[in-house]
Amino acid sequence: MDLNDRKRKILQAIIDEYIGTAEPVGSRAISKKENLGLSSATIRNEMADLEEMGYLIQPHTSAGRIPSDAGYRFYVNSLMSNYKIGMEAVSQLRNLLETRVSQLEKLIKYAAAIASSLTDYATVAAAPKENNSEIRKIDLVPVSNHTVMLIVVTRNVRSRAINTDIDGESCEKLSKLLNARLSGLKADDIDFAKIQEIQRETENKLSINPKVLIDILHFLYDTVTADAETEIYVNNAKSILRYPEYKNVEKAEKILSFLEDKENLKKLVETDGKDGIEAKIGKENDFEILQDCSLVSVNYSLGDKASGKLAVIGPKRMNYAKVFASLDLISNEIDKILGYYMNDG
Amino acid sequence: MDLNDRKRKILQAIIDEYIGTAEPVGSRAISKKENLGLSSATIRNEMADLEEMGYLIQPHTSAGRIPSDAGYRFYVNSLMSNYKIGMEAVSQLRNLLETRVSQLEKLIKYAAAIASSLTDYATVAAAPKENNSEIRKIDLVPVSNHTVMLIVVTRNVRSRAINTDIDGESCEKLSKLLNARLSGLKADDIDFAKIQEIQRETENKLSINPKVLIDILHFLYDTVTADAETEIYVNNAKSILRYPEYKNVEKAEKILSFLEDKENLKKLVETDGKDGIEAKIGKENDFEILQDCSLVSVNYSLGDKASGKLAVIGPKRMNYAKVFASLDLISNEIDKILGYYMNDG
DNA sequence: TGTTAGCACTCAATTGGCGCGAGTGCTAAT
DNA sequence: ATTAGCACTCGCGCCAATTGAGTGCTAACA
Repeated sequence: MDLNDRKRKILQAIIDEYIGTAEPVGSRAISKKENLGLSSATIRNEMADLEEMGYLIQPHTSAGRIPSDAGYRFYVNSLMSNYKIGMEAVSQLRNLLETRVSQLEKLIKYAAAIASSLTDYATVAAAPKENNSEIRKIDLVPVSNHTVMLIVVTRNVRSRAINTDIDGESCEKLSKLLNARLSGLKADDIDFAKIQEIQRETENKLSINPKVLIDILHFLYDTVTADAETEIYVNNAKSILRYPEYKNVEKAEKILSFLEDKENLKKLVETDGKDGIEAKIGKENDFEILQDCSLVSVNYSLGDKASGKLAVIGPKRMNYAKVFASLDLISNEIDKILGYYMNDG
Repeated sequence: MDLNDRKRKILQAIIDEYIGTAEPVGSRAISKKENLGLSSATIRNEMADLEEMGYLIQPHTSAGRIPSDAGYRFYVNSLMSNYKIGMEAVSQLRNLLETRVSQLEKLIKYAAAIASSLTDYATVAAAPKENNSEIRKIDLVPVSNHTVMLIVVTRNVRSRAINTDIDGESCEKLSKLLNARLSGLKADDIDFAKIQEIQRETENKLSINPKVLIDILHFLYDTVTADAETEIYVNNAKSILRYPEYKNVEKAEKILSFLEDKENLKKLVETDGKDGIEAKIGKENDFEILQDCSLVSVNYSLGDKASGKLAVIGPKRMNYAKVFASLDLISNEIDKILGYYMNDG
């Protein structure tokens, strides 16, 4: 499967050209590039070879060639050149991310936005998923006549308004009791039996309407044990429409539908173990609808504490070099920041 | 500007037909509708009149007619029939909204999703904007070595991670002091002088590293006074692609760009005073890009406490009756729920 | 033996002519 | 006041002819 140097150069030239123009590339166009002084006839022979080897495809007899999935794969693995991101962009990015770190979810949201503006492709990102982190504090704060706010602090803050009647004093007592029982535990340590135990204990010690108590404990259980609802951020989906391969409106609509459906996207950004940047080209994608696209993604994670994924979706003829460079830069920045935040000492 | 009964019926029939088919409507098509037993020739005369009066437009000589903006406006004001939403849909909606009320922002998010699924047009919604509500509680909870979580409870919960070194005990003391000074106040009552006052006081009473203290107070000030970042929810933007008027991909891309740009959308859903459902048809829209669309919106609000807007965006030939009915239903449900929640007694 | 000029061939895309049909406005009859 | 009838308009789809980009193959060349 290895190619001699000339074939590699020709394949690279073809793919570079095709990435730029989206038009099938002819032998004449390549022979004009002076860096390899070969006639179009020679190129034609080589192209025929490359086609036979599976790296190129000829849409029809009198057209030029376009890369096959295998061609792109070879390009990504061994041909593409390095892309240098401008220093101004780099420092802009650093500033932007550093001023936005006050909430981790926001960090990823901005990182995804930056990835999409650097590359001008669509991006999908999942906020870091907390795995079973420790409960630091539980609080109940009345906010209006019939409403009390339940607040659970782990590494994040989750809150939930509960529509029920309870007076301020009872709130305070109940919070204290809940903190005594639950803070320091991890979500996995809490099961329904534990909640019922607390319920019985509370009924003895405090005089709270049992119905109200059950309500609150029920919500508490939900809030603590619920998998953090994975927030998904999509940027620049519309960029899909810019590529000639999606002038076909129905195809475009299908992809846009896909990019609006959080359920699919969750699967898409489910983190597998892999580290580093990974590309899925065309048919390599698990989702049929993406089989004319490429998806380049990077996992960011910190041990078993939090993890997530940031993915760029574009046409197969995307500017891989630029996308790889951008994701590399961004994921390094994220890891730096997460590293500092997540450090429990 | 008033039309006789026959003209009204004809105009209504034309617009109804056009809304369904998106094709220019000819006289023959109308004359076939049995409810007015008129020949196509008669219809033709009436159509010529309606065109002269500005309600209809003839794209070219040998085509039928399509409604003008004025035609749609007349239709919306006085012609369109009532639309009945099925009972199952209504009760589904009620269930969905009622189980989702735990956070107000979520309520609107779901309401917008429902509006979009009922009508199958794009929707834009802004979460209710709190106006200057009372601070109920402030808390500082350490969550990792270098990080403390600042939590401010008003009618909502705002939280923010602060990357600074402070021990648990100091946290607790500082929280107590902050609550003593600030809870019960409204955001507008807090200015920078007040914060500085607290800073001086704290420096005397507590032994906290001044740099850390300044950091925390600074973030607190930001968090309390910052306008709640208006969350904007967009649903079903892709539906734009379904309408023949947007088969032109560039036009579609422009609209989708618009619907991805939060800044524009904020302006779009800025609440003006008006109550009830409002339609902006074609050129009536302030944004040039929407001049081939209609936007039907409803404000929900509760006195001066919170307000927001939910808007449906579709082609000018949208099913106004259905959209009006859906928004009416949804806004009633929202008002009911908000009314209960916001009740301070 | 590898390279290249030349040529015949293929096929998508463009162009222009033609006819169809939906729809109109006008006129004259009812 | 309504309508049947007719001439006219004009967008659209169809078809054939033309164009041109690109190929594969062959024979000549270094």
